[in-house]
Amino acid sequence: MGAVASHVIGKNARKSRECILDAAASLFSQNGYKGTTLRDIAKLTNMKAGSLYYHFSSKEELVLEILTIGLSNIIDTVVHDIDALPEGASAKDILVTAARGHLFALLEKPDYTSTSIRNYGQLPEDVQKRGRLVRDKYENMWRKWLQQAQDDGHIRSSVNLKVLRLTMLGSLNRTQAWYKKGDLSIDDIAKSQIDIYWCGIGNE
Amino acid sequence: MGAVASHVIGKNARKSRECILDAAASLFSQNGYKGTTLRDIAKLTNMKAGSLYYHFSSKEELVLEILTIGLSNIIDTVVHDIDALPEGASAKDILVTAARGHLFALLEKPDYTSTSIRNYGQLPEDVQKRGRLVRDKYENMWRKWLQQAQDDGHIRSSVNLKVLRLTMLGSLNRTQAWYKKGDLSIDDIAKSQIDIYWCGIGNE
DNA sequence: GTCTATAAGGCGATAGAC
DNA sequence: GTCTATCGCCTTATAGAC
Repeated sequence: MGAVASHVIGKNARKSRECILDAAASLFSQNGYKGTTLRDIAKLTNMKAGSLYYHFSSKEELVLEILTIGLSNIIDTVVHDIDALPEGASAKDILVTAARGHLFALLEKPDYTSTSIRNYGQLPEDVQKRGRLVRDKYENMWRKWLQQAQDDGHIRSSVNLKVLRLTMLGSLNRTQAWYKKGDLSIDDIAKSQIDIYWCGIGNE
Repeated sequence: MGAVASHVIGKNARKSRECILDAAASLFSQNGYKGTTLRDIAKLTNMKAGSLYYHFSSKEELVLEILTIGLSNIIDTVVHDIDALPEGASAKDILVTAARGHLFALLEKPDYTSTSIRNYGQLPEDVQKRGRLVRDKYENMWRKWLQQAQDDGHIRSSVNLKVLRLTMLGSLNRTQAWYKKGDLSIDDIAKSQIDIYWCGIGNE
């Protein structure tokens, strides 16, 4: 009986794990997956490269976890914001909320998300594959919201929803490439982008 | 007198050079700068790695040339299209022409341009620096066109031109990530995107 | 949990034969 | 012009001391 779990993850382990993830996410987003070595990550964590293997079984597993966190972070934020809308929220409200939520999640914790956006091509094949499943789920949510908004008459019927979805998500995601703290606020950017998409830039 | 240039670049050399550039651009755009080895490039060119050094002095020089070709290609296309506009073309005509030209150049020779868009972060520092000079020149052209269009009353005065420029170029450039030949035509995508930006998606 | 030491292999680049 | 061969370095990952 006296048997007790021989290896419970200690508190230090959990802390180190998070520290490694943060450091890795930052470096991956800056220098790419292949451009970041385990030694770089270890150095930023004040560890030695070999020690990382106590927490992660490979570089691949490490980047996969970062990828998953980044995508989940966006999805959770957006879904939470939409759930918080009052009962009778219109399809337009949902869309605007989704765009704002996406942008906030993207720009407030940029390291995790930009790892997935910028490095897709150079990630190992099966990391790409597993990431794609989560991303598809998220894109389907947008498909639904846009369709609903068009069905409800909030979006002009002549707008091609596929191009719209890819164009909107494209420019939202690209914001990360030019956003600088202290310049335009996230809120201002969100407002301007939504205004551009909703009203157009034309004057006639 | 009888002296003749002892080393003129032969026709085979020029052909090999182009072949190497094409192969490298394709691989860089797919697997990133660091994710592509000289051995990969050589294999796709039916050469051996060492032979590349007859044509390029380093991997860095090779990617810099691809970067320059890609950016010049976009700029040349856009400038040429705008020059071809009739005398009295409006600021709006210029803008629409620029967007179309950008998209065509981007999607018709994607390997060279996506090398510069996708791999910026992992490129060697001074390659980034030299590329930035060309890119800034191009962004300034857009700044001018947008300002002119707003001054002429073609763009609503409340539109933030900085956000607009970065958002538009962002979604145009991102198109490369989802464009597939045989699906939507470049022309359809251009039309839809311009319509979305110009008229907005809203219905009221 | 983290260290040191090191294995096994891939990388960019060079030298010299052909 | 392209080849073969190889140098020196850096990479991921492992083994065993502490």
